[in-house]
Amino acid sequence: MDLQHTLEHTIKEAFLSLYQVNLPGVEFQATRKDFEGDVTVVTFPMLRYVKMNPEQLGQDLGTYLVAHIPEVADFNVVKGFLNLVISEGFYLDFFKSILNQAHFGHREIAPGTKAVMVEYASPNTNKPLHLGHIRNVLLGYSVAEILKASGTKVYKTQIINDRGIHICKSMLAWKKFGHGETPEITGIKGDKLVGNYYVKFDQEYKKEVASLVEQGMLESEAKKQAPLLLEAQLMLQQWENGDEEVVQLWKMMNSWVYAGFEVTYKNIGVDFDSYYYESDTYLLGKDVVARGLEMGVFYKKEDGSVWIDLTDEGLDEKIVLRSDGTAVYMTQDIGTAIQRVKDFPDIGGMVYTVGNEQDYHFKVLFLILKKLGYQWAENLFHLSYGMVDLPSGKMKSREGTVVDADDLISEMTQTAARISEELGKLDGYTKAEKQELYSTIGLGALKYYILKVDPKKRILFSPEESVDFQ
RNA sequence: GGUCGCGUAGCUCAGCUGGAUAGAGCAUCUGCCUUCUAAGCAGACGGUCAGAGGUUCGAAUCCUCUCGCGAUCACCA
Repeated sequence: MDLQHTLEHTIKEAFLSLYQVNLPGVEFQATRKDFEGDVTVVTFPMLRYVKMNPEQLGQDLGTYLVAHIPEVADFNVVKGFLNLVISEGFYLDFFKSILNQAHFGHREIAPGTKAVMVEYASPNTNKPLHLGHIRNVLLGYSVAEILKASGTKVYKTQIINDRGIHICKSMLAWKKFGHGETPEITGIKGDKLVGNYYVKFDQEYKKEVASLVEQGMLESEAKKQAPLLLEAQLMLQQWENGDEEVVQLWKMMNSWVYAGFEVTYKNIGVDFDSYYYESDTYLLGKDVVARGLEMGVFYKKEDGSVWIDLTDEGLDEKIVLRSDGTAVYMTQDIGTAIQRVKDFPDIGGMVYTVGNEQDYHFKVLFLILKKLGYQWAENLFHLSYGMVDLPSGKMKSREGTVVDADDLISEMTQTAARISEELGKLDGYTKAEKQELYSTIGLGALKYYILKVDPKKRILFSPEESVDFQ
């Protein structure tokens, strides 16, 4: 029994014997530094049960506690606050017991407890990681490590968005304008190289739209009719049909990107236990929708599309299957969640680290999974975080207005090096030792800068002011 | 327009399930260097907790409304 329970128990006992009153609960708080004592009992709420002034009540209780609990050495009363002085012996024993624990600060995983899967990163394979991803990754990884330290088994995972029209855009641009460039030939990091072609696509596409508009087409129409876009859409169809050439190109360019991502993750200092690829999961979930239809969780409209009605929960109706029978984002996420529990049967809950623009999506997803009757659906958490914006507005990869993750990390290291050099504090160290310290300091500053902010709040990152090294 | 989130010192942010005088860092100001770099040390200044009501013995914290900022309301992901 710890001290707080002993105190609570004894205070209730005191109420019975002194005033013949049954006290439902006791409120404790740490004593403020400017007052003498260690633990404070707030007596204000007790005045409801005994009609007396708070000072007198404090005196009565303090006297009783000192007489009955050896760890309580002394007390004083300030208004409705009873400050208790705890004996030094108690703290000595307390710290000894902590030091005696085999895994200080890292609890053993209790047998039979459920695991938690934590998802973070979730990048697209058409562009390099940026500052927004850094926030995502740091939040998700931190939560995973905190869960681990608290004695929970954790699976760190990510879902990689490796298919779709945006992927085809960079593929098409490489095919048309790339002249066979590879990371090996150019010396450019794979994810950067692919990202360059994503930008290239957008530039060429905009040119096409402009020229169509010049020829008299409406802008909205030109955006749909630009040859590059039509070609990208065709490529997506070919990919879905398993066209060998397209699939080959897709595999090659994605492998460049993965190699690049690995370097970035390693530099940030995060890792994963498993990977999920959207190309594997994007068709999942349809069978679950069929089952949900039978269960009456979903309903079908005349056109064949399948919906869920969440108006009772204060939400809207949401589509879970298109009228042509194909999956939407929601279908896929339902299927992926279920698949994960199949892959790791000890999962008892999941944490999704995803930006707050998807708050509604996850609210709906979790509700659907609950309605489908999955036990683990009770323990789903959307670790939602605010966007990282620049003074100029949102970061946009297509327009090149992003703070690149690799660039930022190396800048941080350089700044750490510059400051340390100026101070001359590392004069006795070897070059390798210095380099390691610089990256530790630089990365530490970056991590603190990001993690100190409430995840819910958006961060305005101003490159000029940059990260505070203080 | 509906829904969700945010609004605390000049700036960047803490403030846990309501508790005592709202806290840090940076910036500013005042003292400290003939020897381990002053990007240091010691101190000071700085707040209508967006605004107005309400609940409570007690509100930055809970409730309602208003204002400002952001997100979201697709057979996109």
